[in-house]
Amino acid sequence: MDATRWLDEREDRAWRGYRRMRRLLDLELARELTQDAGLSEADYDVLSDLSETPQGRLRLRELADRMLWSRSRLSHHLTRMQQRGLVTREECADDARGSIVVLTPAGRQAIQSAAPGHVAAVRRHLIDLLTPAEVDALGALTHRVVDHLGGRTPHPRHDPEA
Amino acid sequence: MDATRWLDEREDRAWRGYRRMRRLLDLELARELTQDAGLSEADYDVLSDLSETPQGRLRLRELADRMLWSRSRLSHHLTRMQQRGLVTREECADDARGSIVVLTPAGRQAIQSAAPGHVAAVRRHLIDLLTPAEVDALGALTHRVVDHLGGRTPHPRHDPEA
DNA sequence: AAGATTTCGTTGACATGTCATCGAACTTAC
DNA sequence: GTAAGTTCGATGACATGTCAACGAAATCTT
Repeated sequence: MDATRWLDEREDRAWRGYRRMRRLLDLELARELTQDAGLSEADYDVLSDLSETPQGRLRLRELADRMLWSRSRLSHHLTRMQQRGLVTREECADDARGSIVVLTPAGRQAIQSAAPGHVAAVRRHLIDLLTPAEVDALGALTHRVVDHLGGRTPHPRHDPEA
Repeated sequence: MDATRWLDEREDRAWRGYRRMRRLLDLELARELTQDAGLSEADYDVLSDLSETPQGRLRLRELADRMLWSRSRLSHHLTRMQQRGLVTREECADDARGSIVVLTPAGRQAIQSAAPGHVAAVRRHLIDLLTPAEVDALGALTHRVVDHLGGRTPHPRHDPEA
């Protein structure tokens, strides 16, 4: 009904800048990661989330939720990573349907050697370019947007209305 | 050599928030766009860039550069969009190798009816959640990162070292 | 405890993106 | 002019992501 509220100049600048940064940063980080560590960003994220758990083990469902991936996507990707020896699957004791994704020694090795370079790249191309105030603003703003989109960070689990 | 400078708590919060926002915002905007207008984000971006030119025409190369897409990707995508009647290709007069991407009436219709809803979604899920200061900060910060990554906005063209 | 419903993970078909390669046409240097 | 090198866009093979469906197992309902 109402006339569309188009983006004004500042809003447009922020929106275009965001999308452009998004694309360029992605390309660059992926490029360095592949070159330096032979991993894709997807690989890195899987290994990273796994390695943040004490045992390097997670239910497939749990890992998919944390990554905001579909189970299907994760299952396909794990099959490929498994063939490269980075992870394995184990049966779940509590739930016979389930499978547990396990970091192999090679997988742990891979993430450990990739991490320093990747963090350095994130600093070089993003974090170190920002003032402390901008870092805080980015943290605040992104989390607000995530909350608005219903992003319960780790486990949605039950209690959808609390 | 040096010990890795890991991200401190604030930096980590910003980085994780950014990536999470990125993913959730993408999913939501794509979902609404598909539902309301039958377009993917890729479709929308192609149509949007084309419609911003006076004639709704662009050299394939030029369009690929603006979008930060490879010519290959764009060529594949245009083939699909062409089959749906959203764009056509014409021969280029100046350069017999070239092809010119042209918005069809159906394509113009599609972007015109999709745009208000899409802008509203961008506002609802991002822009309107930010304070004016945050909008400006996001604009400033993203453009700084883009510049750092060598993102000459429209045409890289010659003069790589100036 | 049986039946209905939901969840888990896998699978196959298909959509999309990347990469290497190609022929044609443009540009440059002689 | 022409040979060498570059750019343009298309293409096919392949990697990756999405979607719908499935069987098996868990959970809920009565």
